[in-house]
Amino acid sequence: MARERGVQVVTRWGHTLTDLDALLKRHPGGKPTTTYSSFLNHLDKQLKAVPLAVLNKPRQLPPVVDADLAGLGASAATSASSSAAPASDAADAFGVPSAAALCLGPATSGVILRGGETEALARMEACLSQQGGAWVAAFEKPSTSPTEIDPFGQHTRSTTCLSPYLKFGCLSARVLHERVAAVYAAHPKHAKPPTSLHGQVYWREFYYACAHGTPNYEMMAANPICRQIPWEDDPELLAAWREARTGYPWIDAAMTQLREEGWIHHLARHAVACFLTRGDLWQSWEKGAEVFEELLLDADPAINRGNWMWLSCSCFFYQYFRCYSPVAFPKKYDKDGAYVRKWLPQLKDFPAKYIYEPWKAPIADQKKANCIIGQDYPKPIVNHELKRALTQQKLPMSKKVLPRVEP
DNA sequence: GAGACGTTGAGCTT
DNA sequence: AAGCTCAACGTCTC
Ligand SMILES: Cc1cc2nc3c(=O)[nH]c(=O)nc-3n(C[C@H](O)[C@H](O)[C@H](O)COP(=O)(O)OP(=O)(O)OC[C@H]3O[C@@H](n4cnc5c(N)ncnc54)[C@H](O)[C@@H]3O)c2cc1C
Repeated sequence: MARERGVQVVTRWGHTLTDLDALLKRHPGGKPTTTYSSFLNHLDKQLKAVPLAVLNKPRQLPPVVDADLAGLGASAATSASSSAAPASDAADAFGVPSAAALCLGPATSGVILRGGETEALARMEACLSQQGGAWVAAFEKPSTSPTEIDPFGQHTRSTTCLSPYLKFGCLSARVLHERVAAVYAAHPKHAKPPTSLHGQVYWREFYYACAHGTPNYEMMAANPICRQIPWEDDPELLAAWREARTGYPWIDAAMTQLREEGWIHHLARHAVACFLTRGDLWQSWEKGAEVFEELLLDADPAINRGNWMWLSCSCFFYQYFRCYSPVAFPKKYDKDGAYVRKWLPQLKDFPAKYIYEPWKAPIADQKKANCIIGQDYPKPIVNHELKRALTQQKLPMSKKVLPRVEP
């Protein structure tokens, strides 16, 4: 349309660090790689062609929204010049449709994050200045904790929690990259990819580049990089996982935080994704990705689908014996189960000894904690210990047998 | 074709 | 705390 009308169109790559077409041209055969270290070699070269980010000043005028284009009809038409236009039920004074006009119900979560670039920059700067830059310089992703009680609060945090801002373009990946580089310059002994904070931004770029150059990246079938796995299809198991009633408090607490806050820590995503797919329930990673896309504030198909393939050993990562235990893993971070107590208040008075496997608590303890397993909180829908016993048998797959267990 | 290596496991031995 | 083993791994380098 612009061309027909003689309007010049200027296109810039801004959502990623690099121009993904140019980045892929640096890959052998123009094909994306599925290994991070080779990716970094190509990225290093392309980064040299990336100009410094321009941080635009805030606009003087509110943007003009064409009500016809937005499908709202003439009555909702407003513009910057008609500043006296009253807000209608369907849209505010800037023409932004109301939640009701978009057929959305009232807010269901008490957690409200302020959006926008101003807020994003303030949050980024808060991270950068933490411990005078030492926090950013020392950032090692695998050793951050997934059980923070108030991850978006103003105090010190486990990870940056900037993902919703990056997803919506409130925060430029290039701005973040440059600001972190400035901190590194002042701290010569800073961490390095893949575990550093720069490394995290490069993981984002990695999945974007891979998605950009891979047909059917978002699914298993007809996806050339995705291992074809005969997942089972059990709607009951999927629903129990989605609705936080697996009977494993760590899994259910994370799924509850996901629904309430729209965000969980990276390692909590690992835990619930592993549990749904290769670890325990053997359900398709695509089903899990759909749930994440509904519930995550930072939901991003390139990153989300890529990480689901990773966790399910469908691409990028294949060490199947690195498997998360829904009981042992959270104990490393939260011995007393404060995170579980916050998100699953039914269990708040449960003894710490049984907080991650409450079905093992004697009935007297259950009564004392006011929480009967099977009644106030579900029994486990799957036996993780049994599955582990199976993988640990030192036998060829064909000779393995399920050990007998008590009902 | 062998060997190193892979952001983030568990459970055991030393 | 650090090192070892998983007996269903895949990719890259030499
Ligand atoms: C199954 C699964 C699904 C995921 N789905 C999403 C998603 O939909 N959207 C999303 O943004 N992230 C997703 N992630 C990646 C990661 O968990 C989040 O980006 C991270 O937890 C966001 O928190 P943060 O901003 O504090 O991260 P930080 O550790 O502070 O990292 C800074 C930024 O780097 C990027 N980043 C960090 N980790 C990754 C990663 N593993 N892959 C790609 N980019 C990364 C993000 O943009 C993040 O905001 C997923 C991970 C898993 C295991």
